[in-house]
Amino acid sequence: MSHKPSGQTTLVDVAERAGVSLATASRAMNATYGVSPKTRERVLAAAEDLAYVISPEASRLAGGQTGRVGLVVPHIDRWFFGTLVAGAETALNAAGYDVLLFHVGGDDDRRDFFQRLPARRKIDGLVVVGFPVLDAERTRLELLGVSIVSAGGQQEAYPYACVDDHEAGTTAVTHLVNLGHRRIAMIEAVDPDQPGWPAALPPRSAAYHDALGRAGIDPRPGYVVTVPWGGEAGADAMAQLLSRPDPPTAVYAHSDEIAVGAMRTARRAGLDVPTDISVIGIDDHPVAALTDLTTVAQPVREIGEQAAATLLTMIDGSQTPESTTFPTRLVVRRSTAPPARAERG
Amino acid sequence: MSHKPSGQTTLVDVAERAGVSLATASRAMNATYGVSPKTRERVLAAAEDLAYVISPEASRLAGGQTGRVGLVVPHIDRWFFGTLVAGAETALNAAGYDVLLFHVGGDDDRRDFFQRLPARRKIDGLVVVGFPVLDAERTRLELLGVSIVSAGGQQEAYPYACVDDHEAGTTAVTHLVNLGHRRIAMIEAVDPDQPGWPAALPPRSAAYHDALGRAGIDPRPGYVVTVPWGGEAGADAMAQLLSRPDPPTAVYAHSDEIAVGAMRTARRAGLDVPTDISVIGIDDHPVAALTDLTTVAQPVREIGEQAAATLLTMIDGSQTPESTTFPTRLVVRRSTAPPARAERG
DNA sequence: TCCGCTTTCGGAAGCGTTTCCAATCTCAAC
DNA sequence: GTTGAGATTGGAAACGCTTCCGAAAGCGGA
Repeated sequence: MSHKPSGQTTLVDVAERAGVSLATASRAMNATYGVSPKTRERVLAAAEDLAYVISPEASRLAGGQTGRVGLVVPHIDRWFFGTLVAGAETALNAAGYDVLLFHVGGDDDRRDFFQRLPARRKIDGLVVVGFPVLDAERTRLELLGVSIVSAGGQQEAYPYACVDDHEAGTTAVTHLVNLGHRRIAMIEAVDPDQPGWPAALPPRSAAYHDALGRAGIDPRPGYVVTVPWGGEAGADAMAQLLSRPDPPTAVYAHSDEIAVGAMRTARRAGLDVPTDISVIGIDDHPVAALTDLTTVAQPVREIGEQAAATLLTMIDGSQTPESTTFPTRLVVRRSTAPPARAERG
Repeated sequence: MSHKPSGQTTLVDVAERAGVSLATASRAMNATYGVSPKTRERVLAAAEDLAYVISPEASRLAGGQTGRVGLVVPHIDRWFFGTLVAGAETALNAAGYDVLLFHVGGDDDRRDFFQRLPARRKIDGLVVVGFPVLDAERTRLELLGVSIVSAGGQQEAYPYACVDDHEAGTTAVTHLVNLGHRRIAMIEAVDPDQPGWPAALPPRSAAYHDALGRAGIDPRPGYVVTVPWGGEAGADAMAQLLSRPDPPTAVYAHSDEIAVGAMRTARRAGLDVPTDISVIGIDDHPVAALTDLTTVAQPVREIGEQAAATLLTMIDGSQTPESTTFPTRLVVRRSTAPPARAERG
């Protein structure tokens, strides 16, 4: 017995009005096959007249799929994630899927998400946005029993869409090297909320060491400072770097936010960017353009779209999913320049 | 007949294992009432053993509510919206609701959203994030038949959570006036994607005129420039302002992004901020801290949380919903200062 | 005109819950 | 030892849809 009668018009009403059976009405609304065009039209018209809206719950109960895809995101309030989500949402929406958002900001949220698995039985697929999944978490995710893709981070465990972080880092550092810098420091970011990062971000760090090595530049102790993600931390890191007896002439930051923070510190210290010190970031965050920051751009929105597209092919099982790696692009602005003469060599 | 048998364990299995009827099992899983504690425990244990997960579809079909709340957001990739969403998501999640994300970036998306109403029958409530709803759209929204709240924008049509934009603007402009400025310009933002803005943002603009009037400062022609939302536009606007014969000594921007763009233009033009020209924004976007921008902060995250909380009270119908207006706060940094002597008066 | 094949359609089962209602049980008070 | 009120339980209908299966209808060819 219905207890909260929806009062909505149901498919039965539509069928009745169209003078057909419930079964036929259903077929007419969905498949194009098994119903005569004439009948189909009649049903559609009836549905239109009655402003009929299918009940997803009932449809799904009977049918199987949920028509929903989950997006797990840490820090939806950050540009990178928001943009990725926007891209994914667009693609998913176009394919008729609804998007269920799971925000796993802090450590607790995250643990809770993987432990409780609130997404269970609610989605047909999952996009893990921008963070590496630990092995233990992966095991839990299997319980969802749905396809999974990773967006914005290489992740061998799942098909992915992302950029090559090592390449991006190499581009950045090499730009500095080509400009003539030899005293190049790195501000390395870790996300304290992401247990996986420390082990997973290295590409951006490895690129630094590799590029310097290739250029025949010996690593200087103290030239790598590790900070939690964020602009303020970048500012602090720069302060540390500048207080050295041999301050760098160029700084490679793992992200634009960090780089902008670093520039603030440099300026407050009376240094001119890029005359006295060059700074380069990664991402091409909108703030980079506004602060004339040279950076390595990655097509975040497209990554999101591609991740969604990949997931869709997995869901309908038509093709074997393929991971995609997008190219990055050096965007030279006004935060990098050759080192001052005195500093060279 | 089931065609895609889920293979999942159902409540029937649980009931069987616990040695009770389906009805009792259901009661045990939900209400605390109508089942003996002993039985209840047995059922819970059985569920645990079988790793049972309720089927939301079935539950909702039979029960009524969907357990989902929709979030309609333009520009999820922008800090303001992302942060608001993060706040709302947190509150909703805590209350056991899932979040369905609807991204209505462009004009097309928006029209589509209100026309097709993809949220129909999928949610128990809706949060409209950060944009005014047109009358025609409001009519459509009624078809959803669910509670609606507005977050981040006063909107008499629905209960809301936001700040008083007029007050925020007043705070900003008054700060400039108190510093001694008389040649104060405004960069006014409109969102080309939001048909409602032009008519709805005025509080931030009205505040400018009111505050100047109160200070006995006559409006100068050309001191108000209107641009589409965004940093680059802010930069252009500033260029326009600086090319005047009587350039302003202070600029009030509708948002921090615009303000940052404006500062870039000023600096490129060889002006020092704040010595030569003061700039103030609104929002306290993270970039403001990184660029030493003075601004008027609004508690975006809390607004999101409050909006969600309000919606929840509407959904359970326990209380009459109350709108909330949050206070704003002047954050003085290094982009504002008294005008240079020569410019005064 | 009749046959057999294809297409279109209707009946009905089943998806996994919730809740109504009535049956059963418990237990204290008579 | 009864009786009745209240607590606990089970049976069964209903939620709105999809799809299986077989019946009816339409069609060309012999």
